[in-house]
Amino acid sequence: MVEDKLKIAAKAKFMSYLEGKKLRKTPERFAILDKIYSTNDHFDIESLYLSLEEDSYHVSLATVYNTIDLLCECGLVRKHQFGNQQAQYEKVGATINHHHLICTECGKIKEVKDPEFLGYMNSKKYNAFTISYFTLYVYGICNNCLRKIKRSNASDKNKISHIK
Amino acid sequence: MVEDKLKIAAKAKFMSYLEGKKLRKTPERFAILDKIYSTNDHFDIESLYLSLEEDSYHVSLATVYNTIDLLCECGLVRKHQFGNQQAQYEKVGATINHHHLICTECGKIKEVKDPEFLGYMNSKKYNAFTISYFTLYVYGICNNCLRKIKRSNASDKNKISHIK
DNA sequence: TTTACTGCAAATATTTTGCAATATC
DNA sequence: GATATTGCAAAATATTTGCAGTAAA
Repeated sequence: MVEDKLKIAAKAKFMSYLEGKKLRKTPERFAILDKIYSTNDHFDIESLYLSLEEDSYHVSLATVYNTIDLLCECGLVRKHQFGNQQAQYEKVGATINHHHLICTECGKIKEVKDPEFLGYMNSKKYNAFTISYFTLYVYGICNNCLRKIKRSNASDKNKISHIK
Repeated sequence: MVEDKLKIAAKAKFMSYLEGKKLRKTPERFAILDKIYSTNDHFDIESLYLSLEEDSYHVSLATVYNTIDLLCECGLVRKHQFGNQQAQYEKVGATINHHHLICTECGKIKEVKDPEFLGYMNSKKYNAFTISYFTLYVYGICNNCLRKIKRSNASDKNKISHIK
């Protein structure tokens, strides 16, 4: 399975990162990495914590925060803050070349693959700055919400024309 | 002055937004808008609040939060969450076509104008989604930090070769 | 006059920190 | 055995909420 290969590669990368920094390879750290690389969705700390609890694997919240930081630092996990309070995370893997469509009405986030964009960005250079990665957030209104808005506008108009 | 024109236009837009939504035109709301459109930098709620206090203009934090929300909704202010806890904001104005270079070492944020990018993005369409705007965050390492890292790597090497 | 808005303080939510116990190296 | 890491609880931080008083329409 492609999934498994990715996970194995991630573990290897994490391992050599920890070794390089002379940090310890605790079971908690690898359990968290494993969990993250077993799902495809965005997640927040709370839901990651709960999903580990569901597997009867207990780690403290502090450890989840600590481990996520390490994973972000070594490039295995990406942090997002889409506008709400809690940070969202996602594994860095096959879907590296995608951006996020964020509906400003309902807050839903949709991922969109766009390999062309990656090519476009790779040609870019910035003064006095070495790029490691980038994230594009596209804000707008999803069709679902657009329909709702149109409907409510229409009924507003009816109301007004009635009053007049 | 270009600056003043932008501010006047912003006030007019806010006014008609408030009227359209049947919200009240309170002095607090316009004082906050005025303050925001008098500066060019990113800011957070706390610093906006303090900068109003410095002018001996007191508004409660709750009102600042409330007003910023309105300004975001009507497209006069943009909210960013660059990875730290508190949200950053910026006025939407002349510099609409820029992105943000974020140094993952020191956290400093640099704005970069890139009109070409705007053109590229305007040609983009996404399924079942109506774009209102987008933000590109470019993460990497600024030259300042790069130099520091290189220096410390070099001294690490020296240390090791000494020990050996 | 009506009721939306403000200010304040308390509540909530998220993340960070201190410290004793534990487990890795 | 030395010390980095964990878990827990408390602290810190950022934002939201409830409510009584005030002011815009």
